[in-house]
Amino acid sequence: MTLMVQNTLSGKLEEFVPVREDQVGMYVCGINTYDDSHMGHAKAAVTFDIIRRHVEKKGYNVKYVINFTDIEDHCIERAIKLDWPLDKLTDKYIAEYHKDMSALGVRKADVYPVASHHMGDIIDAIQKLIDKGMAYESGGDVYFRVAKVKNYGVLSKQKLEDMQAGARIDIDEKKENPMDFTLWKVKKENEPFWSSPWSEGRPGWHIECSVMSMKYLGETFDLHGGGTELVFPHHENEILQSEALSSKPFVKYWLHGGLMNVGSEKMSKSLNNFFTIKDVLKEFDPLVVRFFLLNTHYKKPIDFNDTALEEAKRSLSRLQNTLDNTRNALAKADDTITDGLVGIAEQAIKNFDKAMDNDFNSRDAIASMFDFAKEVNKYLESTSISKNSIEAILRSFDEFDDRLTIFRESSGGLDNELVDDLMQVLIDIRKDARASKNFELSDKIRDKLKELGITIEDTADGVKWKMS
RNA sequence: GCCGAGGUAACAUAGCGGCUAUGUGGGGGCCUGCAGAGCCUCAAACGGGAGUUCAAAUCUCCCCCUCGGCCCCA
Repeated sequence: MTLMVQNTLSGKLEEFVPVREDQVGMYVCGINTYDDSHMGHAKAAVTFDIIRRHVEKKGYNVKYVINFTDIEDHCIERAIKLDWPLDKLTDKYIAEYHKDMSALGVRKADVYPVASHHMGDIIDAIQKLIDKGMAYESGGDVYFRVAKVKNYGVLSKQKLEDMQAGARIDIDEKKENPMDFTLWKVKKENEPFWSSPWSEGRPGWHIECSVMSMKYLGETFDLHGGGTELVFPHHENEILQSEALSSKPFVKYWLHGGLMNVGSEKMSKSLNNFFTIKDVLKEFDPLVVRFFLLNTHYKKPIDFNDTALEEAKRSLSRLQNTLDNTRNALAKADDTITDGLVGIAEQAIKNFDKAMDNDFNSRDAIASMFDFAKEVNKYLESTSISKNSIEAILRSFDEFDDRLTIFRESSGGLDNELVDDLMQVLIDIRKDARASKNFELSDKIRDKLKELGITIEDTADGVKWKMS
């Protein structure tokens, strides 16, 4: 099965063929480190996490890089406002980012380069662009000379002339062309700064990504991701700078994820309509949040609201129930029987992979899991259960979980012996009550426990309980 | 204005030439003392209009609407 990816650069679904055999390079634009991450950041992190996992599953050795931008306007403003040194602020929010993503079950990247730690590389790159005639110094600023490139608009499919016509571009005396973008800018008063051959100042927004991605992944690498709002100008400019520096193609496949909306507006700091990951995780299980994010193809926007999360919770519990019921069936499974579920379980993994091969269609992969769950549920109602089959089903669920991380380990309680023993006492009392048809008492026990978040279920295999 | 992504049953999402999809919700049935879980089953769809085709939700054209980008932003 071949992996197909929707490449923003070509606008087409293309077969994924890595640049190099030994390694796939993947770079995703991370956050500005001045505040807690919100659900939009969570969407990006989770989607590229599962993309990375699937590429690895295809047998590639992935080197995954996510950057931190710690020198842009928001960071500086916030640091000045709090009267903190810049690195105190950015260290704090880098740590918070890692906490949030870890809570969300996002696997770590291999490298997290920080812009301010690469100032020497950035300055060298700018100097090289000036030497090549691709950039010029003007009043302490340095600008990229857009007129020198032929492929302006390769990514965003825009023409230079059209851009200038409708855009709100300040006429800047310092620029040769209004579309020229900043590589280095002179400091303003009170701002943190770095010394450079041109002035005391700091880099423009785009150059850090070019420098850091090429430093860790080489001048040409495979996958570059981010949200759609970054296509222009950020990613467009990254391409221009990088290719001007290396004279080689920069990135083979560009992947852009849809945004998180609230109502019909995108979630963003500037619109002040964001929900932080921390706040959402107070209300919802991280596994539910992941399921919610993955239940839509990553290119599409997702509307954030409680109703949708609640529905995700109910949907996911259907799969979780099947998994729990399968685990419970292991005890009564017969190891002398062999039957057909092994093949169905193996096919389920293939169906899952097939969906993921189609531009990482996690939504379709999830649908395939529901199909599988239905087969399993039917099987679990049959009179004789094969141990082979149960183990095969559990292997399939393990595989799904490796790829998506959406299942709970076990349905049980707190891993606390005292609680287990107390529950057993209650269950025994209730059992006696039911035996003597004292349903009033048995239902009271069940209802009261329910209020405490403990669910009692009478099943054919005995009484089961779980924390909800 | 210019570029990009969309409009699928009550809702949320897949599909993107022939097989009517997945979940939530709703109706009916089975199982159960009742719940829960599960099974069976029913209702319900492709923004509008032309065209291509034996066949279109899927292709082409036109129109309408939504969101995103063109200052910062995953």
